[in-house]
Amino acid sequence: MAGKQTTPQLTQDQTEMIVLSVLSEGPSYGYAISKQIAARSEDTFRVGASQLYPLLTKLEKQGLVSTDWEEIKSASADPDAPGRKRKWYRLSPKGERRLESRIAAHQRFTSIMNSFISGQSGAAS
Amino acid sequence: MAGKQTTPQLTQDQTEMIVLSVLSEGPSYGYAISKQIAARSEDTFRVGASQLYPLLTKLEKQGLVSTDWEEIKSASADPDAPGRKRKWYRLSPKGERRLESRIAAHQRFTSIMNSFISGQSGAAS
DNA sequence: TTGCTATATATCTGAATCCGATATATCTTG
DNA sequence: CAAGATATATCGGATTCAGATATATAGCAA
Repeated sequence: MAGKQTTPQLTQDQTEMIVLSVLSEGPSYGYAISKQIAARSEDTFRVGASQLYPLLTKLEKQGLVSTDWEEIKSASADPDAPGRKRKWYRLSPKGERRLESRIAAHQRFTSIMNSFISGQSGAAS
Repeated sequence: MAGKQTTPQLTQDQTEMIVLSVLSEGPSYGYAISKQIAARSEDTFRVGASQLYPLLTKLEKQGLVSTDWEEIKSASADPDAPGRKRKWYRLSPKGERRLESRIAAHQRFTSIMNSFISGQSGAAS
């Protein structure tokens, strides 16, 4: 029953820009990034696990982020037990430059978009 | 061979908004709409035939546009010859409301997007 | 005339993408 | 202990993308 129809809300470039912008505020990890995007956009932007993890892997391969595994120790469990893992992503200098590039492109995009809808009621300046 | 490869792809909603906004300035037809979008965006937005015609058909089925066929008569050819056809699209009242709705959604979208990139250099107000 | 380009609508198709569902496993709370 | 939250990751059917293709007329220049 997988594969329901829903028009994509964000382009891949836009999703990448949002993820990079979240990471520009400090290191984070997949689950937190996804939750933060939903929360900060009041559920308007949703980047689920099936989009986010492949994207993060891609960013890592491109050298835009560096990664570290954290071992999450239970407060009450056996200290020798394996524990859950958390993969931290940190924006690299190359990632910062990519983010600035994406933002610049986004603003050109927005400017052109506004030129199409100028003259319509409520159009942005 | 085309040169540019960095075409920012548009979401379906964004493409629909642009097409409706072009039609809000007056009736037009497929080929002209495609050319106008490319020209007015300086080739940043490209809506080719394979995306545009299915979209226009969808808009027609949804009652957002009404259509009329025009027979283009050759200036020098036989007046009884079949001639080329041109399908005009005109924004309906329902289409106007859809456009306003799309613009409102776009502005909410832009506002949220800007909130993610605020703090970055060159971020919009 | 012939050829080339532009105009004009429309569909085909391989690749990429979307996103709910699934898989696996640990942690926390009632 | 059961249930839900946390956490990473992939699967797979449906959808979408964009170039290529198909069809046909108009106009211009060699």
